[in-house]
Amino acid sequence: MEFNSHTTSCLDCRLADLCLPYGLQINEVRLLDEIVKAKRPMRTDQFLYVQGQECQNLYAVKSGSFRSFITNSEGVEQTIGFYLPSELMGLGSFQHGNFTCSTVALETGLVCELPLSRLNGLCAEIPGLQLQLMRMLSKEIVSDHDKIVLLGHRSAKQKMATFLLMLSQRYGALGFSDSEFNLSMRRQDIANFLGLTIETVSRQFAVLKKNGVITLKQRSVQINDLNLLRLIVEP
Amino acid sequence: MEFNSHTTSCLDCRLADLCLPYGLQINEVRLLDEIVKAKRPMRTDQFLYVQGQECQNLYAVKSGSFRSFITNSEGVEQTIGFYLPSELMGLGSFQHGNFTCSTVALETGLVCELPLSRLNGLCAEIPGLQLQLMRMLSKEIVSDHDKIVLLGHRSAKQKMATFLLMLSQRYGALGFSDSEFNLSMRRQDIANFLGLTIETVSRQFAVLKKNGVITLKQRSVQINDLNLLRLIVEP
DNA sequence: CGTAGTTTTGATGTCAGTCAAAATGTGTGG
DNA sequence: CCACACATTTTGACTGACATCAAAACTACG
Repeated sequence: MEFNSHTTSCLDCRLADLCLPYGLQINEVRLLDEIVKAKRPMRTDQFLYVQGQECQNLYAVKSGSFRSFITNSEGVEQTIGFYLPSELMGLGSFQHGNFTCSTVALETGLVCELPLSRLNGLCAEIPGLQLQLMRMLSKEIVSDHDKIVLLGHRSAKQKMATFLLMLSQRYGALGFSDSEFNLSMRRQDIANFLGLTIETVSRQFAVLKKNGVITLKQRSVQINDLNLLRLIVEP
Repeated sequence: MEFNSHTTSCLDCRLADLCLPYGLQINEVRLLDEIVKAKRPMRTDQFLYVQGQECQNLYAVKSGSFRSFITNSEGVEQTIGFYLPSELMGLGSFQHGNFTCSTVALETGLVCELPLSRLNGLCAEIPGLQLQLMRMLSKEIVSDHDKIVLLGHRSAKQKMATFLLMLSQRYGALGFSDSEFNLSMRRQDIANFLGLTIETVSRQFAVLKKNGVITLKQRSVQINDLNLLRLIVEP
């Protein structure tokens, strides 16, 4: 999941076309790269930011994966989503300037820090950047809508199938295999995200294995029949 | 729910501070108002836009209320949310230029049409407008996250209480009563939104009535004890 | 007043949650 | 490298909340 070394810039990042630089001219990308403060290294279970904290940066995933969750007043967590390379984190904090969820690393990885103070100014200078940032906010909205559909009215089996298909599609878009990947999150995280219990997640995985739809060993999944998985979601 | 006549501009719209004009100077609001194409009147069950359609405008609710939903390949609908005055609709369509959901009027009302072609140009000219548009996109993201929490792992009773509290809070923010309002959506819409059946919605309403938490007659709700409602959500 | 649509109420069934325990995996220090 | 402790995952038996099916009550509108 490591794309570039610690020192590479937006100019030669292979994720550029999926990230903020998309559609910009080279000199514009250079300006953007100048404000990217650091490629911060993250280790497993390390917090990138905590709900309520003042938000001074947006974050882009360079490598690794992350989990975002909301904690209610009783301390109960609800996982909001998982972030993969090229995706922006913290987009819900524009509204009031504070993070509305917490985000934690699921494995070692790198994030690009984008200081909001400088990003806003740059957007005014580069219309293409403003447009692309809006596209990425819009993408987050569409993705959240998909999650609402996912949680709305589906059986445990359908939720599990949809979850695997969502990951498959996103890994595919990144240029990885869409049929073979590692689950960087624990069963507990999957269950919490889908509104299920770990027992149900485990049982549904067992059924999918038994039917030959997937091969699963620990955290490595192989999807043997993508169409069968799609058929579970929409029969 | 009717705030202004058909002809009023952003300059004297009482929703201005909750909508795009927030934070702008008077001459900037004037520029924004010039690009607002029309205050389109809508009647009950009329579609504002349909999923898949090319998106050429954003829409702001001036009066009335709306329901957005996603239709899957089998024609099954999932309601994504309800929109009240001052809220922007169609924000998920920036990404690819097409509407990602359909939106229909729940009652007669008015919407302000914002042509994307001219809005983008104006954002480049007015940094405050760009910022406010981003804030509103961010607000939609936060609101969607709340919906994910709502659907994630809650009982029917908790979902119903949360639903009422969400409406209460939004009506309150608009300057209306937060304890007495009309449900512009049918039971069917509430059920579909919450991932429940109409029977369960009806039964849960009955329980809340019996406990004296709410008074309900047709579509008019009165919340007798807001704290009790909050206690149902977080005991 | 009658018909169609919506909402409420009742009886029954089922899927996923809960509780409990076994199995497997992970890490640490001797 | 093994032994032990601890965390995570899997499996099993039972329970309960919500869905489903069915019908009655209410509402709206011509």
